[in-house]
Amino acid sequence: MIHLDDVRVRFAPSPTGYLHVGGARTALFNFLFARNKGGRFILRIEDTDLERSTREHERRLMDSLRWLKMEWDEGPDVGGDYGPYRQSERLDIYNDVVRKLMELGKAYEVYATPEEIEKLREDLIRSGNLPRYNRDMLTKFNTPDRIGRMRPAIFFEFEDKEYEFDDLIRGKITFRKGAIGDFVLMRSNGLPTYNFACVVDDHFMKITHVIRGDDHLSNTLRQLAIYEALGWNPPKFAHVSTILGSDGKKLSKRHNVSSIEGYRDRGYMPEAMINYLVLLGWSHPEGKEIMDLDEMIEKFSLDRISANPAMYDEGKLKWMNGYYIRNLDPRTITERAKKFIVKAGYLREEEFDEKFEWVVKVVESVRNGVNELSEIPSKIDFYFIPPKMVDLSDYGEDVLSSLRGFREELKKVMEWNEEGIRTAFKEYLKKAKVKRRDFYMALRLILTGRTEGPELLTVLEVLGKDEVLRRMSLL
RNA sequence: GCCCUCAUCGUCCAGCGGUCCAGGACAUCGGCCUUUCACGCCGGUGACCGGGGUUCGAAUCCCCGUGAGGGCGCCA
Repeated sequence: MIHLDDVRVRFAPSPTGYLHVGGARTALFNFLFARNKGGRFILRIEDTDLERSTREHERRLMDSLRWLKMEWDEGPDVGGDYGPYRQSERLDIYNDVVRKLMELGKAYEVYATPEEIEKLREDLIRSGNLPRYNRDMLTKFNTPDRIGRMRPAIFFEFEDKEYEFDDLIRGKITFRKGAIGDFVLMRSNGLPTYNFACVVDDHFMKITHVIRGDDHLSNTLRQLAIYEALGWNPPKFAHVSTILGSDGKKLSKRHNVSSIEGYRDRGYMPEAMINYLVLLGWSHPEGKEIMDLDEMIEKFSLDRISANPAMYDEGKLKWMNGYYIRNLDPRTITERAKKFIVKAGYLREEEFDEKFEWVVKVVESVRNGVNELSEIPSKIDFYFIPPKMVDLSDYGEDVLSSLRGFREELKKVMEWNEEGIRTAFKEYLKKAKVKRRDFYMALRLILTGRTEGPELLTVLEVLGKDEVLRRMSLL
């Protein structure tokens, strides 16, 4: 049962590439708003750019959205009462509306090629005019030899006056008279333009709130004029600021940090991703920074979205990812690290599954120094591969002999667990006359081949008694 | 050129007329913890773009300037 005042929002990407962080944040704000209000979150595919739209992109877009845990209630794959949800499948609807607009005298055919319009535009600019079209200059192209022989573009007759609306984030926006001229509704290839399709779809899909990037702020003028011409009530608008790259320019593919898939592949936690993204422009009422989806949903509101453009700070994202890596359940982290470990060749997939409980310990022992899962293999390699050459020349014979003695002590440890190993250390070090620092470091070197790593006790425990003794046998 | 928007620490945010010599987070610097690297903890440095108003009182409201972003496509 759908009530008239139920909130309905949509995320409407064009399937011309992967989901980038800007799009993901827009989707997130829509999603959170819908869930907070108990409304519906709709996915609409804006594939009217035939050149660049592909099903493959569409699929990847959906994968990314789902990976971030944003499930939609209506969309091309799940259906819904207001479909189809792909613009390329809604052509009849656009044509109907265009016909209506033409009957109202608010749209007209233009038999000109895109090149001719382009030239018209250049001429206007060259002669010192603003590039604004009107019916008179456009219908000159409608010569008898063209009518019926070529497919016309349909232009909208823009009623030149002041338009205004109340933006939920920015307040009252006023577009002064004289800002634009007539513009295209339907291209000569039979497909609608963005501004037209957007209005038609939002109307018929009963969208109540349009939350989108502020690169669409100026477009709102055109859309408002179309709503008015049709006698339709426009939805409420909320324009979110652009995300900027570290150079202060709009974040784009050129910044090559923007793909959600890329982050997933490098071992980012979706929890960290949305947590970072939600903070880019929105703030928790109590100033909390770390929060899960449920909390975001509970606390989300449009009036806490900031109007200023936000610079994308990958460093903070990385920190936050590290935070989640060391605070999420170790088994979850291990499961997610699987592909990286298998790919590095330390374990085959079946081995990983068989030794899962052990691998959890391996991963847990290194995770607090990790910010991306992809860093894990290089940190855990010593568990699988014994150090090739160990240079102990910095340590004297006293250290080496005490290590040999310790090796014999370890052989006697029956319970190979933290407690047992700790006791062995304590007992042995009580009487051994070595600098502990040297003793520990030399042992670490023998066992791992490195000077840094997890706590030594953990290394011993996880490596296992046999392997520890084997590595120490080199002494 | 025209139109729209934005403007608090290096970065993201808080602040919605007095409680602000401006608060939090990341980064940075110092210290502590520690057998290493990290993690963690404690502390420091660090900002209201400029100028006019309004007001008893402005980071907060208004105007101008400046800077930045976006739009002006038969892209979205």
